[in-house]
Amino acid sequence: MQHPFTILDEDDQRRMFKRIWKDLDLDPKLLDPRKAQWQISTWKNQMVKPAQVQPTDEIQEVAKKAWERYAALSKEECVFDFDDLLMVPVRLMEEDEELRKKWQAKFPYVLIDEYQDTNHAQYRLIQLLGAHGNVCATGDPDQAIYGWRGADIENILRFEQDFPGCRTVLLEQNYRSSKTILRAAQAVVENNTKRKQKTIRTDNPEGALITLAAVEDEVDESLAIAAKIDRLRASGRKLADIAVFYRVNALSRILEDGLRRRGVPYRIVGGTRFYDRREVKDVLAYLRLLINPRESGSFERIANVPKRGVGDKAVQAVFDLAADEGVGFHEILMTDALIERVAVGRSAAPLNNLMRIWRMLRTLPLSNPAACVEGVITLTGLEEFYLAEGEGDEGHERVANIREVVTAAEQFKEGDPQATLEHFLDHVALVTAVDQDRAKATDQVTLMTLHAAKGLEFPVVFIAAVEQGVLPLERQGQSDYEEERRLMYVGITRAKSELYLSRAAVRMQYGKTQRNPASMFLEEIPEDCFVAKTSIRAKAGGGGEPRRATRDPDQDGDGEEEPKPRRPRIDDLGLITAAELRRQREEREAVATGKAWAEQNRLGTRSADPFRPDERVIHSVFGRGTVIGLAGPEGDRRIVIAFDQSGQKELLLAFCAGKLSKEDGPGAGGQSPAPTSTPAPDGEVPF
DNA sequence: GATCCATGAGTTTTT
DNA sequence: CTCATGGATC
Repeated sequence: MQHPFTILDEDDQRRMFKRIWKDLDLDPKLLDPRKAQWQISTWKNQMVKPAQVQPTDEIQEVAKKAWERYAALSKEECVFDFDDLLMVPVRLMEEDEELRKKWQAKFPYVLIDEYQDTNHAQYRLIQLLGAHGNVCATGDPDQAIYGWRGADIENILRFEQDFPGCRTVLLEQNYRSSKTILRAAQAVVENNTKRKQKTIRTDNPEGALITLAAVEDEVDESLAIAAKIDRLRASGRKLADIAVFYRVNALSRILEDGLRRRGVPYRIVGGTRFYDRREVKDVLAYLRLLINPRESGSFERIANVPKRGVGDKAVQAVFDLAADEGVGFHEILMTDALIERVAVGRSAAPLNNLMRIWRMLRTLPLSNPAACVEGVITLTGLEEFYLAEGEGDEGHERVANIREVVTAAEQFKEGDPQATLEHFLDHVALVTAVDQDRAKATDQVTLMTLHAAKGLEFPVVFIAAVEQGVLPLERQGQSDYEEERRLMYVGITRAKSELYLSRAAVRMQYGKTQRNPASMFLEEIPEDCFVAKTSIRAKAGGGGEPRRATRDPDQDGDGEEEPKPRRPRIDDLGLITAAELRRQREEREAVATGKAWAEQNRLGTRSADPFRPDERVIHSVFGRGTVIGLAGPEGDRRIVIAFDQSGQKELLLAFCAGKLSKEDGPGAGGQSPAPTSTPAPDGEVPF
């Protein structure tokens, strides 16, 4: 109980499960360790015990076995995963009356926000802590978006029974959004069948109409969003007032590309979190071992980082000896007699090396987190390792990131002078940086998933990829449309005054190009909520307005049945062949990048650059071409060339050495295909 | 033991 | 497309 524990994140868990599969000789094909991980997490959230699991098939039997092993290891190594942090206290309080009373007395009043997203373990916790009845919960069933991780919407619907005599206050007045935005949101969510009826109203003005941009592909979409944001900025809008939402993290990359090309500063909330980065986790693993030397996962992680010749064999030998002697790896490294038994043969020197480092690390002052981080970095030589290992900027970036951990530790200590290394580690495991202030301070656009957007608000909101398959998300044709609809609802209602929706007819997903029809949710928004002009192809396609879009020309017979009600009708882009599409896309991209690069050139060209814009060059692979521009930081410097034959390409300058040279004969300066294209007039910009 | 390459598998949302 | 794994080679 007094022994310090460390917190396992999903990645650490995966490591542990992999080891379990190895130790127990389980078949990953029969049951994928990750699937088991998910199943076990579900069980824990339902407050089930391993003993209560009645396996119905072989797979469940394996899962149960793995769980038992996982639980045993967790206990042995003093580690808790996220589910434990909830489940264990609940169980303790349920079983121990004294403990329960103590905590109930400690919290005479209980306030719960986002009640609709509580799962069963949280529900039980609330029943325990709120037994005195002084409970105030707020929530909105229409915003329940965590069903997939066990949140039970019934919890909030049952509140009046759970706390009889409670007073229910309906918060139907909205102070955030314009009438138009609320009307759209309400119209969408009303399509849910499992719903408690309520109507929100506002005294706010009608506000601006919603804009829907239907574009060709995801590149266009990102450029359109970036361009619109740029114009909003030009008209005086603060970037910190703007957010871009998307359904899946993978979409952030293309959106980032668009913003970067436009030079629009942004920050991403969530995604690969800082503390999830490999190099940061390496440092943290050392630190965690200082607090909890029993943790095998962290030992496994750092045994050979930086590379010191301790491979799988040596690690396994340490574990084996530890098991034989009934001790942890720590005792082995600290005891001469033990280390001598395992440090033999080829791994002798590396293991002795590790031992020396470990013994030095043990002397670090645990009361000073920053000194510990600093100590780990210098004593292990991690910086040199990353610099040598990474290509280009990668090494520097890694070093910068681990330096950032030192800073984080310092700041943490400033906030709480009593803080120890243990406190700091708890902090980094649990805290997610939702620092609104930072966006405000530096004026950046905020990018995040719809889930991360919950509870926030922005004057201007973009929702990208409002497409069937993405939002609502479909996996193997499966989807929970009601929850996806609530997600859409959450997204829409984050906007205070301006809302921009966009979709692409064609999107590259998982390396495959896919046609996505418009989202069914677009159909559900009343037509008069939208600005009329919505499609980049409206003028070509004839039907100016996508909501009354022309149908696929291949199917004639106008009087035929409308498609099934679930099928979206908005699709004015279904008439291009793949080849034509590709050609158009390249053309547009050339224009777009040309423009963006031309802008950067004014600031961007450096005296060190070997090539100038408009210069004629020859590339060993792509042939002759004209330089459009250069950009990017040192080490990641890129050059854009419009090749006569193979079109426009963006190349990493560092990789051009020996392949790219100036075209010598000045006589060849004939036709210069530099796309000094004029920017599209406003009317043709999708937003 | 490290490194490189080929192959295969799996792709949501988060504390 | 990206990541992880397995095998061959140094």
